[in-house]
Amino acid sequence: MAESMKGLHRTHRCTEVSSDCIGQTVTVMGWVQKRRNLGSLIFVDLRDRSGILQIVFDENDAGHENFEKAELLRNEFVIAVTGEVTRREGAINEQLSTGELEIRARELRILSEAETPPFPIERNLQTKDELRLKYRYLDLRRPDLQHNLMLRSKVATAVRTFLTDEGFLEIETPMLMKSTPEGARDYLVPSRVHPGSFYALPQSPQIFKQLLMCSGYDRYFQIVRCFRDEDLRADRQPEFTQIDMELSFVDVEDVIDVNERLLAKIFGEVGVHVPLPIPRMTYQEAMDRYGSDKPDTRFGMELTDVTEIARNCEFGVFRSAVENGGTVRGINVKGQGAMPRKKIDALVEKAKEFGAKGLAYLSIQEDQSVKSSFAKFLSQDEIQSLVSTMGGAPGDLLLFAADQSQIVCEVLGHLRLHLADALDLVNKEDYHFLWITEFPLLEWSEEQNRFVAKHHPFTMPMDEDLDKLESDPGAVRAKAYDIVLNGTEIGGGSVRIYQNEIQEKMFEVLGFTKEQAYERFGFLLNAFKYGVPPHAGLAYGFDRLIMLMTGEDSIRDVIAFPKVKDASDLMSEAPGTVDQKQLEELGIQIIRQEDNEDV
RNA sequence: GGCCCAGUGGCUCAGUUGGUUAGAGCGCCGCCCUGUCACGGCGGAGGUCGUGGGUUCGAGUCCCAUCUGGGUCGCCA
Repeated sequence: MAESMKGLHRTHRCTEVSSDCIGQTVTVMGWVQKRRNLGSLIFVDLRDRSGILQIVFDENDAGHENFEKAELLRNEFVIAVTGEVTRREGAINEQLSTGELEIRARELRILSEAETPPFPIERNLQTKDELRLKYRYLDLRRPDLQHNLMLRSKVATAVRTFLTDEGFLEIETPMLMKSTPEGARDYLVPSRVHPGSFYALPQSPQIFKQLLMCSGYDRYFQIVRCFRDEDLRADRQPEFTQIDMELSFVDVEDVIDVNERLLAKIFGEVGVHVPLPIPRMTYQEAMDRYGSDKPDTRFGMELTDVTEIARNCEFGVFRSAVENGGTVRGINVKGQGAMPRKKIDALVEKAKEFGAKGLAYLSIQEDQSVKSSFAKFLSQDEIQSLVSTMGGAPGDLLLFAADQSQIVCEVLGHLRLHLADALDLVNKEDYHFLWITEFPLLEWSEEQNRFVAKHHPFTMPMDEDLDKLESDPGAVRAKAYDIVLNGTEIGGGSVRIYQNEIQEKMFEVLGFTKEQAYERFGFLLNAFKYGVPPHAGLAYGFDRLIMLMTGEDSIRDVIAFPKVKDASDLMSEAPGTVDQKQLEELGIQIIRQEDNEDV
């Protein structure tokens, strides 16, 4: 029997009750975390989003009727309690911020009874994700998730405050827009009024924020939902949130400056000091040294180029890789020279998963001798120079990959991360920020047999490389930058093209005719004809940012209602089928795969 | 789409080379208990071992298929 809260008013959240309140009568409301019934004394841990507060029911204070009601209490009942704040008579509980206090209940109302939940509502839950997500509304009661979402809110507020103080305006952009099938797959929304036509949900507000610059809004930001119809990962959801911004009359330095101060401010919210300026590295350097465009610089094990030593050696794998225009690079796994053969074989398998044809190893024994899969093909001098180039010392394990440069870098980059994880080389307390600059403007797509934009088609080439846009497009670097934290890309952006001639040239390189370009982006190109300021911007993956700030391994733990691997929602069971009538209104006919197979 | 991991009472798990009636802790239910906070004591309920097929005298255990969830590669301008 649910009771009314009529006449009662919550005066405090649980942990807002402090020793200053001793002697006061307060009213608290929340969920029963735990009851301990000692017979004629009942303790209840009351929980709300602020934390836990102990209530004590004694028939002498509460009276017969309230005490009998207290005997009925079970986990997750929602109750209201009025009583006096007192210092505890028994031992204090060091683990609670309210551990020296309790409320001696005078009145109890059971606002809602509750069934026993399918899993315990507690911190550090071990329950399977499947169950947690089906009962997400219960999962969200847990202190871990409540902390994450409260921090998320706090950071969003800090972002708004900071950017507003810096002269940014928060402006909303449409959720229903035109599909621009460059890049990720769009989520499509059928139009009822225009049968056969579709809106797309935004992958980002890119074009709209550039238009806002054309319209003179100068500095824009938005904490905005974006959608991409691609497969999920631990750090990827089909709908996710960006902190999106765009600035006029700026170049790379201006964007970096305001964002470094923004990062320092928001990480201050979790007690992380961000030393400014944040280090920078070019894309090329990052690939060469770490085999990644988002290097984790919390540990070493950098890639070393040994192509020159490998060039003339008798080891066929090395030599032919070099002869075919590839490279040989290695990483030095410090202190792992004694790694058993079985584990090394497992690393070779890992390398193959990452795309290598194989992995050569050389371990340096304490007596300076070497054990190696390939040393027998090398002269003593070659071994020596290989070891010294790699900075090898007795007890080290050297791993080498030989192939086309890009494959070698990616394989060793992945292997480096795998080893850091396996050998526990990373200090979890560290926060290493890094700007990656001078990204390639384009990359060749084998699938489409054309260049595609690495960032997006509105990215400005570097001034130095402008003349190569037609002659050697693959070599053009862009005024594009990513901000990387501990090996995760948390944001990225670029200076935009604002000259129609360059933009048209860019579309040409991407293989669009002028007509196609205008069909897709005509409103942007037309806008540029009426006076466009130089502009640049950046967007953060807000979920990833909060994931890193809370130390979670998945963005699901910082999103209230996330989706699972196949992009469905286990709680609401979205997506679902719809009535035939709805489909008819939209002019949509479902053609099932199985009906089609024989055709 | 490929590969890897997991699925046994409400939760987390154990379950030997295939062999009696599938166990434990927590939770849940009942009774007792005035200072507990991992409360304590006594008693109790609760399982078609994800699903379907196969091998076998016999399957939680072996084989095949499939479902669900997770990780990862492809993909993610």
